[in-house]
Amino acid sequence: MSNLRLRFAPSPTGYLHVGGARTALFNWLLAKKENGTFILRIEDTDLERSTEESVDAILEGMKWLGLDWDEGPYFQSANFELYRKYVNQLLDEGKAYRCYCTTEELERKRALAMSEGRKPKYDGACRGLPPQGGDLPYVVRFRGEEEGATSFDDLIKGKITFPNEEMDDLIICRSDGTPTYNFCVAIDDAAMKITLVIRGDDHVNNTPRQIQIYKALGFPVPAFAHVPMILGSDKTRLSKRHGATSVMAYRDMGFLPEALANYLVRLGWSHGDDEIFSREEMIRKFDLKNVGRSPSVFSMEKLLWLNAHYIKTGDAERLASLLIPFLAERGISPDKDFSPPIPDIVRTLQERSRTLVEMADAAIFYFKAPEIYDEEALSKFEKKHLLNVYSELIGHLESDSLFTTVAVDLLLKEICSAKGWKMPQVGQPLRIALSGGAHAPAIADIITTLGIPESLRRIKLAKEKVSGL
RNA sequence: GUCCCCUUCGUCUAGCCCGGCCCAGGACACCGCCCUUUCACGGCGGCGACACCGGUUCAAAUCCGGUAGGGGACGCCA
Repeated sequence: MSNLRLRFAPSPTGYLHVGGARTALFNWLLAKKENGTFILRIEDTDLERSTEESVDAILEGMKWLGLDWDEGPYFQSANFELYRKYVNQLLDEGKAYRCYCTTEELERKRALAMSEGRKPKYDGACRGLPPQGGDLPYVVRFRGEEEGATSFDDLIKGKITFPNEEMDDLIICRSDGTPTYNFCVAIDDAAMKITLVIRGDDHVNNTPRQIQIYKALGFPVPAFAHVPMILGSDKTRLSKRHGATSVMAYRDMGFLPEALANYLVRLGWSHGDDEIFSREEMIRKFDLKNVGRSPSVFSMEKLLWLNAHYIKTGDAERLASLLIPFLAERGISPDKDFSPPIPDIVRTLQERSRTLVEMADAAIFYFKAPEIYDEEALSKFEKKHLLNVYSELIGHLESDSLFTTVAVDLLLKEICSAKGWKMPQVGQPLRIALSGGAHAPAIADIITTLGIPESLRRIKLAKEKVSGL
């Protein structure tokens, strides 16, 4: 185990979204690569908005993506005493002070400052005040430095410097006694001996404040790496407006976890011209050096392409088990209904499905013989020709033994040359009889997957229906 | 408004640190052709970008300055 200690610290106020998932992935990847420790910490200091369902949803999302953690999950809500202790320490040392300003007052001042074109920062009204007696409600503010600058070397963005005068005295403890985010992260990251903080871009502005807190408390300052955010197609922060943002929603849309992970790792990071990364390659090749500095737009199209790739190259048995819930959604239960082996079905559909949803839709005909036929497809042939083709095939299927796709293909070719038909003249009518439509896997695949008896039954059925037209 | 960050094809990006190999490479999408028993897969080809303006230099996507545009932060949220 190396000394590298990383953490992913989501707040449980919703599901795991793709942005968070990518941050988690980057942390996880680096931990694996450097043989470090990956810690999961739930930032639930906001008791109002944190929920248990969100915690479960986040854990579920991480597990689905295969991001396991070495320590945790830790909950900040379990550390309130520790934070309290440090608040008091800072108070005693004069590095923090009580502020008696009311929310309304503060809001008024902020609005005024904004309207006058000034920076809406706290004016330090209570900075010099001695502690007030009685039970006047108060918050505790960190006494920030007024002069100089605070800077750090971001591993992704390079050196970033903030003038100290830009930062106001932030609240570290609310009037109800609970600590706030910026204070807790610093304490926890220090307590957990985090050596590198990889997090979203939106935290850049918090970093100098946190650094000041580390220093005030005498803690070593970790290294930072801020990952640019993920945008929607209109280049604004990705949100539900742009479509699904929840990791689990992607599972439900039929995406494979390896596809999402592969997509996410390439969003903002690259390794030359490589596009496809196995888990191992990702771990081996990932590095912060090649993480870009600019935000990136989420592209469903590319995700779809990757998913298609993983479906195409995936193990049929595994895909079959993943497909079952999607079949169930379509009212198909392979145990009860007529069903060819699912892996066989999957094999015929792997090259033509981008998602498990598409695959499930395309698989329906295997379980249910068509009740209606695609009229447009059918109308391309004369009724007489259709009946001829069906009769011809029924004859052969009843007498020949055909166990392989090669044998079926051969039969079709023989029929063509014997009757003087072109391949499409035989293939299409047959496809319609077997699947109901014009879009389906190869005829030979359908017949061998369906089995001769079922194929025969469907062709006879089609012949009956067509002759009744 | 103030501060911080960002800017290569429509999108993800390579190249930028260490100027010439870049009249900029790959991928997704799109278009065309080929393959073909449908739909797909696949193969081949095409379209398409260094935000802008100056400077340095024999030479700039690469270095410097400025402008414009975009994003983020500015909360008793995280």
